[in-house]
Amino acid sequence: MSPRAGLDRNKILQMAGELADAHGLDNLTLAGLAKALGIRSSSIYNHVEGLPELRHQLAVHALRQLYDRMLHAAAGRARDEAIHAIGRAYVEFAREHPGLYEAALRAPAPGQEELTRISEAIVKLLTDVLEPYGLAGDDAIHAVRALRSVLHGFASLEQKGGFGLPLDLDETFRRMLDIVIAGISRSSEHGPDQTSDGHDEGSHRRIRFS
Amino acid sequence: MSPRAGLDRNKILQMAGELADAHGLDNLTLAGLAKALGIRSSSIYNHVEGLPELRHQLAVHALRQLYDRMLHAAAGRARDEAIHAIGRAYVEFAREHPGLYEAALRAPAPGQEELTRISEAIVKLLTDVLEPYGLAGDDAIHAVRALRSVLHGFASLEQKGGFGLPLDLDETFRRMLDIVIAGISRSSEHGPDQTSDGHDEGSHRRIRFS
DNA sequence: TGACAAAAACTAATGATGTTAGTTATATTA
DNA sequence: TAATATAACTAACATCATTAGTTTTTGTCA
Repeated sequence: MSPRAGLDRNKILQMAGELADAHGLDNLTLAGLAKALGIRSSSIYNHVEGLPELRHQLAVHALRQLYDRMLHAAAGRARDEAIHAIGRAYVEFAREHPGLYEAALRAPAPGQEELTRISEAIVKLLTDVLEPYGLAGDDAIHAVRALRSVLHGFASLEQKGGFGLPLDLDETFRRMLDIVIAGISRSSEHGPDQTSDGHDEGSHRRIRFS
Repeated sequence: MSPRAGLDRNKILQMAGELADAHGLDNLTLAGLAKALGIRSSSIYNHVEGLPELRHQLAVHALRQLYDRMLHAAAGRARDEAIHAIGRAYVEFAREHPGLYEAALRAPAPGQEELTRISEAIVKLLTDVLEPYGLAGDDAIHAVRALRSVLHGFASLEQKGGFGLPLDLDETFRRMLDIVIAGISRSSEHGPDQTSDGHDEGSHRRIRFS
């Protein structure tokens, strides 16, 4: 029946992602994955080191997709519009791929550079989008953290069924983003402008891992 | 050595919580728990139905503690001060008890009334604290959702080590709360006052599971 | 005080899973 | 076509959750 299934790491991650989305990341097992792929579970070790490694690879796979979606959403937009588009992309990804989102946001083991790198790219994207608001130094970092907290908090609670009432969740999300945007604008208006000087294109654009 | 260890459900949950805090909820096993308690793992079934039930009980245990902390923090305070106190209590609990917090926030299986009840109590607490801001109907629900998103998003990201920079996290958290408070105040000032009428003590105080 | 009943611990066994070691079969390529 | 790399396999083991049945302890009541 299957003396060579023709699998590779990508097909395995693909199927693993589908299973995680369908049944939850916690229910993703090598045994179940192997069955879905039509092979024996020990054969998976030809492509992936083991279950922890599979979950790590899945996290990278997922975070990359999430970043891509945010990046595309931000293309050609600026300011409030860009933030809303990124936010929409974020929650849509979490809704469509609950298992992948869960994998992406699980605590990364120390020394997983790949995940760190993508995380930093996401932070840089948010930092760039916030730049027109004229935030300086620490203010920018605080703002990016706030944005990330709101995105993850909402997506995570929604995924867990934490919001019980039928009231429109998209409306909640839009308002929440508007609140954060208003707060950011306010703080950039009369806060002390500590560090930035208008045309330092090089240094103030360095990646910040908020 | 131990023909009667003198255990009960509470002592078991206590130890389970300590293990979860120390090694992560995912690494909490019946085998490890039994070893820590000095009994055989099958003996745990005299007190708890099995691993899923243990995790559920732990979630209830944890959410109850979290609620208590929030409640005590809110006592004797109002408005901004109350919100900051509740927020502080929330993140402190997540920091001190990462395993318990994780357990409390895991997706509840359908039909787990106990968890739902405590969740509703938390929502009611937040609703009450937001009441002085004069939010009406849907506005109040959106506001509570925003607050919960911020609390959980921040606590969760911090727990996962999602914030890389050394910049003071407490400062970030304070600012974030101020932003949300400002947004809530703003929306209550000129938003359409749809439903509430000043002295309907009964109906507008009913529990809302936001 | 002493027997009985409830329950808390135990032993033993089973099935699922992750993992490793060693084997076979297939595809690629020299 | 022969040789090599590799993708799959079988077999085996450790760990874990779980169930069934047994022993032991504790508390209660005659």
